[in-house]
Amino acid sequence: MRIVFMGTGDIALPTLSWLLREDTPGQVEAVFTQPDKPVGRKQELTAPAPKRLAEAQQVPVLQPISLRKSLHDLEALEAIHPDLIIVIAYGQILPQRVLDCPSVACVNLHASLLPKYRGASPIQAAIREGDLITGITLMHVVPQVDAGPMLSTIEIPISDTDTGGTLHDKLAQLGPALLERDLEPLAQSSIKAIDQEESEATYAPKLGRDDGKLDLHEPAEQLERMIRAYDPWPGTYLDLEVSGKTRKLKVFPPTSIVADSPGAPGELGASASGLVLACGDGRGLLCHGDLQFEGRRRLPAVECLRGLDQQALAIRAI
RNA sequence: CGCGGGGUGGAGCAGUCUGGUAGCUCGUCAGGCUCAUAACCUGAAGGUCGCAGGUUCAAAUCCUGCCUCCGCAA
Repeated sequence: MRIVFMGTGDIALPTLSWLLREDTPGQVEAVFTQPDKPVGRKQELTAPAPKRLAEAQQVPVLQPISLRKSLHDLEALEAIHPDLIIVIAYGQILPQRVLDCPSVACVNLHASLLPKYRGASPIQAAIREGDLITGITLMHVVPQVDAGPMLSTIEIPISDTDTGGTLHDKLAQLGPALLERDLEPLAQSSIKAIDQEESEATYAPKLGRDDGKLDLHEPAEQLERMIRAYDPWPGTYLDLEVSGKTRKLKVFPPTSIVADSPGAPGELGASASGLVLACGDGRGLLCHGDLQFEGRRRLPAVECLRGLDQQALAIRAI
């Protein structure tokens, strides 16, 4: 079976790695991934992780800017004559011509239990909403994002210490497990696809830094989950008013909910073990993980607070 | 030339604008108090103020160049 793999994000790595093994059904004929992009303060051109993995195994890599617009790349894909296209965190919406290309199917692995959390941030959404379980879903690709008929799923529990990062890694490992179980049946078209219940669909759009701003009018529980969900991306922060200036303070997990609130929502206090935020429900959120002021180094909360109490103490979140 | 903030005893910071004996919160060490302690009290050690030039009677502080850490943007 001739397989074309399309993926850009790190979450695709374990699955690609599995597909590249000798003892798995099918042969990866090509890897499609997004073009190299400038990254970091120095804007160094960086290759997506799947590209490096594929190149290491002499698998052809194609990096079209857009499959919707580039006829040349479409033809290159069709020339491969794939039986199966497997898409994970590719980052492009595929045109119908790509979906029609393989003889068996064009399928996508998505990091949620569809139809919940369609879109680019399903992992963060599941933690943020307080779900107890999540998983990955294998489904057909259709023109609407993440809306295709579902083929199979694997579920896992979300623990109360999971962060976006830890859950991401766990879900990434499920890719190989699911394919191990379902790739053969899929190739033989012996899996019956189930349509998604449209009325239950929710969306988890791509997150940016601004989405990580903590609103202390929200209840402590909500904030605790958001801080876990958004670590390491996009991170969470407070805008603080320190000595009349606005400074951004990044907050890293873990945090825990405490009964004593340092004051009205938005006010801050220091305790022996960290920074306490007064939340909207009258409770406090103790930040005992790391804190980081903009322009400063990331530090354990207790150390970060040391330099703070000598500044004028009118500190509150805005 | 993308924008911006830092580098001050072991840690985190103030002091820099308005040059003039280096300060705070901790940590460390010694002693005291205590049934006891991460609590409290007393004392001590520990700093070429990122590097290199320049200005000045005098530079952490002003000027120039460099190294380096970080926030935003991508």
